[in-house]
Amino acid sequence: MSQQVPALPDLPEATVARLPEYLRALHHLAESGNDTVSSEALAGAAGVNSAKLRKDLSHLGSYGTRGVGYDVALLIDQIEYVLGLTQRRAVALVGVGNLGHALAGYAGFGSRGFRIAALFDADPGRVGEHINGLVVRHIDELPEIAEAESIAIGVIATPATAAQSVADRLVAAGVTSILNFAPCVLSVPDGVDVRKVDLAIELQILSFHEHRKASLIALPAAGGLTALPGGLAATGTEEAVGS
Amino acid sequence: MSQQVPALPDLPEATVARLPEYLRALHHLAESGNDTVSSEALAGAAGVNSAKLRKDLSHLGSYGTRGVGYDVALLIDQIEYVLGLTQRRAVALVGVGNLGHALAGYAGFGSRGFRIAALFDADPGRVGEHINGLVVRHIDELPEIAEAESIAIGVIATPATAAQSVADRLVAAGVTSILNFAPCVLSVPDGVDVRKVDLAIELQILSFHEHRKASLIALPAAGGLTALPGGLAATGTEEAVGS
DNA sequence: GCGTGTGAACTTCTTCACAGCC
DNA sequence: GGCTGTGAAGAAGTTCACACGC
Repeated sequence: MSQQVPALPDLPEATVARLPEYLRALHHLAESGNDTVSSEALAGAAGVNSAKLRKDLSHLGSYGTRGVGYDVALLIDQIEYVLGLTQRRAVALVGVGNLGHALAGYAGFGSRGFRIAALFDADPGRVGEHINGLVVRHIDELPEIAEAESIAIGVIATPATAAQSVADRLVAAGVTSILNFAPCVLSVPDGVDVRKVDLAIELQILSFHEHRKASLIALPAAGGLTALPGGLAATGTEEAVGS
Repeated sequence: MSQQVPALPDLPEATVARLPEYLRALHHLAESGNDTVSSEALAGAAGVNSAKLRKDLSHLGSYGTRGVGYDVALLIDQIEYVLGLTQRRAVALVGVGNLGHALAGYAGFGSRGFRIAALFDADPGRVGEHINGLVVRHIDELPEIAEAESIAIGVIATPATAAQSVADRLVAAGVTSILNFAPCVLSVPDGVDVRKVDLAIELQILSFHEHRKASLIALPAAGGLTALPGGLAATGTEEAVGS
């Protein structure tokens, strides 16, 4: 038998990743007093092109009005619904070092659909500390608190060496989504989602582009491919940037 | 100018984004005393599948040895070269609030190819503060210091309201790559690269998947779609409806 | 034998361009 | 006239599967 209508349209991942950006832009528009917005304008505010935006929204089945645009308030409701932001989700933050402290104090979580429900650390010296109105608890208390607070999302802000073990404990405590700030790969069971944020990786990607820009500027003549380590030289197929 | 920089292979963006992950895994392997590694093993350590890894590395023109694998040390050199990590790049960090403090203290920058060369803030109350051996300077001093330190990469950790103006000033000071932690879209001239990290967006993407998982488990009978905000119910692609 | 390197098939994402509706 | 919604074309990325060199 064919399945009943799914409660959620199953959106392309690329679309899901952009919806939060649209949402932010829409809130901004709403605060500025706009009732409707065209795909062109919203796309501009979200930093994408308008065809992409329209296609993304069409996946929600969202109804704009031809000749007019989208109803801002309605679109906000729809996107918040799809993203599951109609409830304020409880988040556990593990690791209150440098970065963890900053995250615990980050107002953006609170204003955008989340509530940091508990802070954990393994270091007894940190347990008991108050941050932003919350007490840091020992990681051993995770199971009971996760249960009590219905925590389904965990944020890992520990050193890389501890991250896998923390992930295991989060999963054991019923967490099914993890945001990982530790620079390492986590392995988790099927059904658990992991997203990763690695600051050094972001910089390294930028570094590549810096390197690339520098090499394009410095090199119009395709002669001198000598100085590089093994084998790279053969690959350059640039038709150069004219100048 | 006279530095003879060879043309870089122009890698697919998706490949560029994974190279740092491979690099981290390789360093880890090297520390554990491995001289060579197979695509299977390295892929596992980096959390990707081996075909993808081999294709990525093939874009570098990198030579593994058939029947053996890749030389760990050589591969590290090649990736670091391509990413432009053979020099330690100077980075300017603007905004030393909550998050900025944490970033300024983050050891991962130092150990992975970067040097925080200067800290800036617009708040006179913060100027002069010492963080991790650096003095916070007023943002007005950016041009001279960027010049003196050859800063080409800027990190924005200010509130969203200040981010665009900071970006403009960074660009004016010669910065050509920006890592933006502020939740807003930046507009910059062509030739300047921007990458964005938005913590709330990451959580919202996870929230979508939570919502989706929940809806699949408690899969409602087709009637139960009445409660959602305007119009979503009607959108399920018609053919899938088995009613 | 083993494991890399790679064409070819396939999937996903983006962009185009225009029909359809206000 | 203006703007959305969408098929169709195109580009980018992933996976397959196997030839080739060690």
